[in-house]
This record gives sequence, C-alpha cells and structure tokens, in this order.
Amino acid sequence: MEMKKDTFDKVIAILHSRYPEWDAPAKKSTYDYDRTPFTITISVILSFRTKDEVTQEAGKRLFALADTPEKMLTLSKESIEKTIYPVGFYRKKAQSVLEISRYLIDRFDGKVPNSEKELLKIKGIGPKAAAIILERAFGRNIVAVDTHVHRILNLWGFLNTDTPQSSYEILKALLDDKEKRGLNRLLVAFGQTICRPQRPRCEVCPVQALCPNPSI
DNA sequence: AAAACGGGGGC
DNA sequence: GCCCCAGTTTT
Repeated sequence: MEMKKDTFDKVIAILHSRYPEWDAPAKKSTYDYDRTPFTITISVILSFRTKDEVTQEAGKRLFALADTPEKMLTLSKESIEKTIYPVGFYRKKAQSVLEISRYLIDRFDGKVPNSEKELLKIKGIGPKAAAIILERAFGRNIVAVDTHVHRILNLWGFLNTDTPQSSYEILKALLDDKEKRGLNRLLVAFGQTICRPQRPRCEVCPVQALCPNPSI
C-alpha cells in the first residue's frame, strides 16, 4: 500500500498538533557533551549503520576525551577504536575521525565549513552526512534523510515508485512550500519514539489509522 | 554495479 | 544460525 500526498500532509498536521515540541531544535541538555559543529560532525560519522543509542554512548565517551580537532589528534587510532566500540565499522571510523580532524585543521583552521560543496570534499562525508551536518550544526533549512526518515518513507510507500528518485528528492517534494527543517525533525522524532525500527508503538500512534502498513 | 567496512538485533 | 541494516569509499 502506498500513501497519497494529501494523506501525508494530514499525518504531518496530526503529529504537529499532537507533539508540537518535536519540531523544536534538540535541547542541549539531552546530550552529555557540547553540541558544536565538530562534535555534531563526528557524531554523524559514528552514526552510519549504527543504532542511535550506541552512537550516543560512543559520542559521550569520545568527546569526554576530545571535543576539538586539535585534541582529537592527540589520541591514538587504537584508543579511539576502543572508545567508540561497538559502533559499526569502528576501525574505519576511528581512522576517519583522525583524517577529518587533520583536514579541518589544515584547511579550515579547525572549523567545520558551513558549505555543502566543501563538506563533500572531505573524505568520509557524503551527501547524507553533509545534509545532516548543515541542518544540525548550522541550522540550514534543508531536508536531511536520516535512517529514520528513510524507513518511514519506505513504510508509507513513497520509495516504491516506478521512476526511482532519490529519497532526498522525494522528501523535498513532499515537504515543498513548508518549513522543511522543522518537519524533517518532526519525522525524525516520530521515527525515534513511536515508529521505531524495532517494536514500533503502533498502539499509541496518533496516525495509525492513516498508516498503509501498520505492523499491529 | 557490487563489495567492503563490523557490529547489534530480530526472527 | 541466518538475514538485515539506505553511509561512503573502493573495486
């Protein structure tokens, strides 16, 4: 089954009125480390193919040791591996963390560039990571298809089109003429708390009646 | 286009 | 056990 766009709009409206706090920026107090462009960037790297909770715990441990590119370079690759374990691809990511730190210092005086073009030049940062960094670190009003958003789009049937568009293009079209940033956050929060990857809480979902594929 | 990177979790 | 996991680089 697939959902129509007007149903999608209705779903967004219901979620918005039921959980107005979801489209607000994440509170700093929900994290145990400073949310700087650098820590945000590294968190995004750590999050690939890894559960949110594991990523959060790993980030907390890592940023307690080093929350700037300069401090990061004082750590050995092995100690970073140990610290971030058990995130997926932890060896490759430890290497990537060091490379990115080195690159930021050499090219941008230790700062994360507020530019998609520049972010994409960094090894280890692709289109999705760049979008998430721009949104979270710099508040840019763009859509960022993270794993939650992707999963929900798929669940609602928006990714089973004959002419395959990227999930990024599809979401952009669905959220056109709206405040993309807030609505994007709304979907992420929905995916984290109710429409979860494991054991989705359909029984408390306010839009269950509109869902094409409830797992209830 | 497909493999590789690496664990966790569902069934 | 086996299968999945939608991020990026490498082959």
